[in-house]
This record gives sequence, structure tokens and C-alpha cells, in this order.
Amino acid sequence: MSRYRKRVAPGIASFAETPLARVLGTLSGRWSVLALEAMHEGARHFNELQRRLDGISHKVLVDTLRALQREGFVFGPLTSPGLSEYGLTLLGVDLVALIGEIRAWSEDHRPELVDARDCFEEARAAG
Amino acid sequence: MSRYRKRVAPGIASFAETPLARVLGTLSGRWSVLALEAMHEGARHFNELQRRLDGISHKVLVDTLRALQREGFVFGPLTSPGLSEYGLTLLGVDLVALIGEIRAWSEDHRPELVDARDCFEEARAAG
DNA sequence: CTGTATCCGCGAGGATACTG
DNA sequence: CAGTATCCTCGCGGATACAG
Repeated sequence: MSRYRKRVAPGIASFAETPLARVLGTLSGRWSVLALEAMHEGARHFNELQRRLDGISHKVLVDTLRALQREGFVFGPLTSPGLSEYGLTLLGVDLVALIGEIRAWSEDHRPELVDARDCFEEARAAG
Repeated sequence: MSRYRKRVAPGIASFAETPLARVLGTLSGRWSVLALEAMHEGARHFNELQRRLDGISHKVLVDTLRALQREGFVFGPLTSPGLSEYGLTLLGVDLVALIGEIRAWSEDHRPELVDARDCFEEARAAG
């Protein structure tokens, strides 16, 4: 038994189960946003998605889709090979709209964001 | 030399530098949201923050604060011990407002979110 | 074409000790 | 009180192989 057991922080245990944390959690996946937007214009086959998400591996696409299905943003087959389709649920369409708002906010503040990073690097360098 | 070198996916390289990805990245930190909200009512000392964020470790609080400073959401000292204060920048205040909107959306859809997970588990179990 | 099963690297989150 | 430096663990993203 290792001395280093991951302890569940008291403060975060409750937060992690909050709807906000769930949504932020799924959006933080490396390919989640791209995957959602790849389905925005309609349902897509697995290999269509793999072509659109340039560079994603087979397994990671499966994992990403399953995670999005689990949270209810995407519908699609859970078993059976062959041609199958994945698409946005109503909740998924709504989430893409929310992503749009976050993107708009982010791009509105792009100048401050890049400026802040420059200032930080400079201040650190000056030390 | 390992055969397993992490390759930078073509499709994501461009996305990762997008303002949206930067914002989602900082929001996805395990303690970022809690830290930001802990400073919402005013600047706080390091140890005040550590007490408010119940269960956070010393190092992780430092890392979290530095990341938020790097992105321009938090101001505070970069060196020198002693009593120091961390607080939200204007950009940080704005970000907390955005978080509020995301939280509102998430809680508006809480029923669908929990329902979706139940359905998913059930469908998987059924096979 | 798609799903499942391994195996692996690496970075984030965490514990702990030392410094002024 | 707060900053820096290690060391550790665990899970995500990824590569690859095989089955229907």
C-alpha cells in the first residue's frame, strides 16, 4: 500500500457533482468542442467524424462520443457495427449555442487575453 | 527513446491557440472556478484562500493562482513572501459573470442532464 | 466500418519538506 | 506567512491490434 493515496478534497467533492462542473468537465475534453461542432449541421457517420476531426485517433473518438452520449448531448448507437450515425440531441444543440456565447466572449476579450500573458511573462522575467 | 512519442494532432494545434480554448482551459482546472469565486467579494490573502478552498494543497493553490494570473484574471504578487493579496482583475470580474451564465444554463437543464445519464447507464446495462 | 481491448507517455493534481 | 523544490499517482489522450 502506497503512502500516496489520492484523497478526495472535501471542498471539491460537492462541487464535482454540480451541474456546472459536469458541463465544464465535458467541454474541457480535448476534442469535445470540435466533435460537437462537427455534428452541428446534421448527423454524421463515425468515419465522417474521424475525417473531419483531423488527427483524432480511433479510440479517442469513441471515448469522446461515449462521454458526450453519457451526458446527453449526442445520440447514436451503443452497439452494432455497420454504418451508424451520431448527431446532436436537443440538449446538444442548446450546448453548441452556449459554446457560441463563450466563444463570443472569449474573442471579444482577445486583446486583454494576449496582453495579459505578455505582461505575465515579462514580470516573471524581470523577477 | 520510446516508440511512443506524443504527436501533435493537426486539427487541434490550431484550436488549442484559440481564445475559446484558452478560456475553457482555465475554467477546466479542478479548483479554478472555486478560486475565482472565493475572490469575488474582494482581495484575499493566500492563507485565507487556502482556508476557503477546503482541501486544496499548498502547491496546487500556488499553481492555480499562477495560471489565473498568467491568463490575466487575477492580480497578486509574483515574488516576496509576507502578507500578500490576490484579487480579481477587471477581466476576472467579467469572467466570473460569464461563469454565472454557464452555471445558470447548467442548472436550467439539470433535469435533462441527470436523466440523460440514467438512460445511458440503463442502455449500456441492457446491452 | 465500427467496436473492444491493451499498452503506454505524460501532465495535472497532490503530499511534504525546506527557506526566509 | 508564503514561495520553491521534489517526489508520487492517476487518468486522459494516443497507438495498435483484432473481432464482427
